[in-house]
Amino acid sequence: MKDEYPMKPNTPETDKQPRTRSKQERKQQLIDATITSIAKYGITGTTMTTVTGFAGLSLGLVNFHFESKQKLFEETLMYLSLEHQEIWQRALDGKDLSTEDSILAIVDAHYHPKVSSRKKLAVWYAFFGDSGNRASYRRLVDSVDDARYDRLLALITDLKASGDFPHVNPDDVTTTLEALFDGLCLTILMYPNDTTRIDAMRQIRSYLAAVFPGRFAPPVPAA
Amino acid sequence: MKDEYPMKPNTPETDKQPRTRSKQERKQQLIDATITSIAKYGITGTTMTTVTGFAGLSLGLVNFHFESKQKLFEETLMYLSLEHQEIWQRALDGKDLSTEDSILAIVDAHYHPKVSSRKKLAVWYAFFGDSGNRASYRRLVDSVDDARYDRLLALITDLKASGDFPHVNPDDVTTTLEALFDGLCLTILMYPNDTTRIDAMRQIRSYLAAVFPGRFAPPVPAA
Amino acid sequence: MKDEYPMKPNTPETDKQPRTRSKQERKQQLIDATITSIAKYGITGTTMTTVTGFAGLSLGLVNFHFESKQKLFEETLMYLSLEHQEIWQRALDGKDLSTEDSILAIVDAHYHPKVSSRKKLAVWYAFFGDSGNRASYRRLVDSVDDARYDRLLALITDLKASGDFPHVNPDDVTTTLEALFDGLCLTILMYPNDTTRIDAMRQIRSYLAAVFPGRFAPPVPAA
Amino acid sequence: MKDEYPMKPNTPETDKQPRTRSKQERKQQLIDATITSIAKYGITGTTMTTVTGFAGLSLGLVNFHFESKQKLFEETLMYLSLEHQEIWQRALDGKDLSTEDSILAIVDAHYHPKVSSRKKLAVWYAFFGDSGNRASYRRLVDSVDDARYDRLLALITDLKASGDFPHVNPDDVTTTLEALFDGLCLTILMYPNDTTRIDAMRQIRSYLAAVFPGRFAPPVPAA
DNA sequence: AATGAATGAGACTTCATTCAT
DNA sequence: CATGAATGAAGTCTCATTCAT
Repeated sequence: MKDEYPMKPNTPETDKQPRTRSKQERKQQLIDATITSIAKYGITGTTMTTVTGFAGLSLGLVNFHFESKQKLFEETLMYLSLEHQEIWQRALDGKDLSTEDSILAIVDAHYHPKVSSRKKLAVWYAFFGDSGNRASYRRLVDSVDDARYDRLLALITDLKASGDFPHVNPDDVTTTLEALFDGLCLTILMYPNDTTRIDAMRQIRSYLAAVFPGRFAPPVPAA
Repeated sequence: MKDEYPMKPNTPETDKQPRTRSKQERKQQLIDATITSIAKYGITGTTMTTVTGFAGLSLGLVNFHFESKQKLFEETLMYLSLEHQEIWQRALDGKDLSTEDSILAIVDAHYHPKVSSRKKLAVWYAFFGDSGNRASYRRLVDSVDDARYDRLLALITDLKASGDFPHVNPDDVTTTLEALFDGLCLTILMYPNDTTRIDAMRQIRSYLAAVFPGRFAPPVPAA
Repeated sequence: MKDEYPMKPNTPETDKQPRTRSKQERKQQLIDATITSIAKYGITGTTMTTVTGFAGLSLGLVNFHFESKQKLFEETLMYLSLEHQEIWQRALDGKDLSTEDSILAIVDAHYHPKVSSRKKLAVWYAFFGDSGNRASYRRLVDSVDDARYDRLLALITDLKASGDFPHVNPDDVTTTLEALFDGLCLTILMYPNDTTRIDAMRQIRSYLAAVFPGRFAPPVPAA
Repeated sequence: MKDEYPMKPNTPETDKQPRTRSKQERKQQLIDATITSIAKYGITGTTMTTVTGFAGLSLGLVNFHFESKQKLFEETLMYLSLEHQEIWQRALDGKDLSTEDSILAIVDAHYHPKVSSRKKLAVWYAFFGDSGNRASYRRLVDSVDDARYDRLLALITDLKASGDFPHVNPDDVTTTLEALFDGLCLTILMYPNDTTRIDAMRQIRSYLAAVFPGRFAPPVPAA
């Protein structure tokens, strides 16, 4: 589980706004530590002590920078959500891709190492498994999720319009794709030995090839 | 969240072993209450107090009947797992179904009202979202999950053999189906207004129709 | 720790007052179990469950026969106290012993197997180690203790009067003897491998020989 | 039960490590409170609430400074053991005492006000009366006890060698002395009105005078 | 009389939050 | 800004006692 996020060393940073800059760094440090802790211990086992322990900071800092544990969790989730969004948006914007490639860009963003590492996935599912707070968590990421859904739906609709796919219902395909995204992430999380993010991308291509024959090359089966 | 509560079969059960039967009933009562509580408050928010509160029993009883909260949770998960297994096994056994119908029976068992009610789904994802204990929970349901996977794989393999589906990789299709099961369950849980268990069954049929053209009727699109 | 108290089998006992008799037997059974439990688990670890478990009886019986745990403990202590008393009194009464032999009879009663088994000692010291209740426990055994002290003091006084022991203060010797009784019992309890009840008796004889030279034979040193 | 409370030496301690020192002080405060509580309520009646109550601190602090109640108890016992050891070692070391005076120094250390106050004695016997944990408690103080036993044995052996005491068995005398230490402590604890620590010291001198005539002056009988 | 499931007070422990330093 | 000792509410678990059977 060697993961990204180098735990920025607190270099002096002589110049601009050292105060604010440092504050932001501290918060990021704590968010990273939260991700690490939830991935390892779950939400149940994540305490202020585990978080600050991973961050190498003092216990009292969380309540200083985030007001409460709840807020820390919310900002952590937002961070994950925006990180994902940034990845697929950057892959699409100003790239002038074909419809097919655009769809694949969204697919691949889901399985970008930064997004679908087991650590990150563990955190996603930890949050959404937490019934008591699911509604409030969902509210946080809803707009980001909707934006992605809409973008994907538009692409699928375009694709259908561009060819002869009378049986394709764009809404259904989009929903199925989103379900596959989630389902395969869960599979990666639960059976990491059987399924990797590479497998996941391949299987989604398989699905697309079956739905849009001729538009996506059926991937070569894995060994 | 109007959900099934009964559980206690109101079979007459003339008289034998009133004590033992009562003990089993109490345990079931507590498991039901645990499901209700986790669905409502999450694992984080589920305490001995909420569980016994829902069950209408006294606080100390959980430790009397299960030994610890951990054990209660484990037995609750086992109960869900076996309940699901019983449904798909009963749908298949001794029914002499075609391969296609057998596959659909497994599909539909996932979306049986007893299994894919939001309440039950909330509990499933609560357990598997809990990173700290995921490994031990998985161990509990592994054999049941494997049995289902193997059965489904065998059916897909048969189906491929029975026709001309050169591009179909049975392992991939099975994995994709399982991922779709999970992904659509998650969708039902998270967006109950957009997706119901009926939608889920329809979308899986869509997928099957795309993979095995001619063998599964493409479902009529929803309104 | 093979100990006395055969756990009287509940023989039918056809004849006289089977009710009352049986009741007394049940109480004794529970007292024996209490001794066993305290010896093994301490007062802290002795619960209604451990007691009834050792007795092979049902949980509810203690509160039926003794009113409360406190009462059970008190009756257990009384039982030990009276058992000890019976032994030394029986050894003295109507035996027409010399003063020296009478003293030794009291000494030996302390180290009678029934009294100074580690099991029994553990219970004695458990009770008297329990500060919170020491006063009330002491009240229970005070009269028995006083009777023994007085008897011993009278014997020591007689012995002093019968010879030339100007330095002997009977009160001090009696107190020292009682302290030695207790101290050696504690030694047996704590270091059973180093000191046995036989050693204890020998050491007390040593002490008596030093205080009353010529009246008690200095014991042969142990190997 | 007016007993010594201070413990906190009021040494100036200019300024260094205020945090650490404070931490050590808190632990001592809690150990003192534990002694007070066990003396008053026994082990059974000593709870986190009574301990922190006596210490005037908040409930959660015990688990912060000691990890568990068990650990608190162990450190409390160690504290008593080391306190005693320090007293007799300080009385002997570098004092160039005669053999007789060395023996008496060890005797008197047992009845030093800091050691044989009823409060402290109550705690000693509470710990050793607790059968369930006796073995583990003993392990904690074993080395300290052994050191004292060995020292005393050496002194008795020297004394015997320095004169004509053919009947004296140094091992037995040492064991008897240790038993007397314990037995008289118990007497002080149980019958404080009849026996004080001064009486105890006198009686031990009596015993020594009887065993080593000419070497220890027979004490003048108390009024 | 006897049983043992049920009750609930109270124990130990955890941990988010506060705040003096 | 940062620290980490301190607080105390709340959680899990134990167990003496009760009581329907």
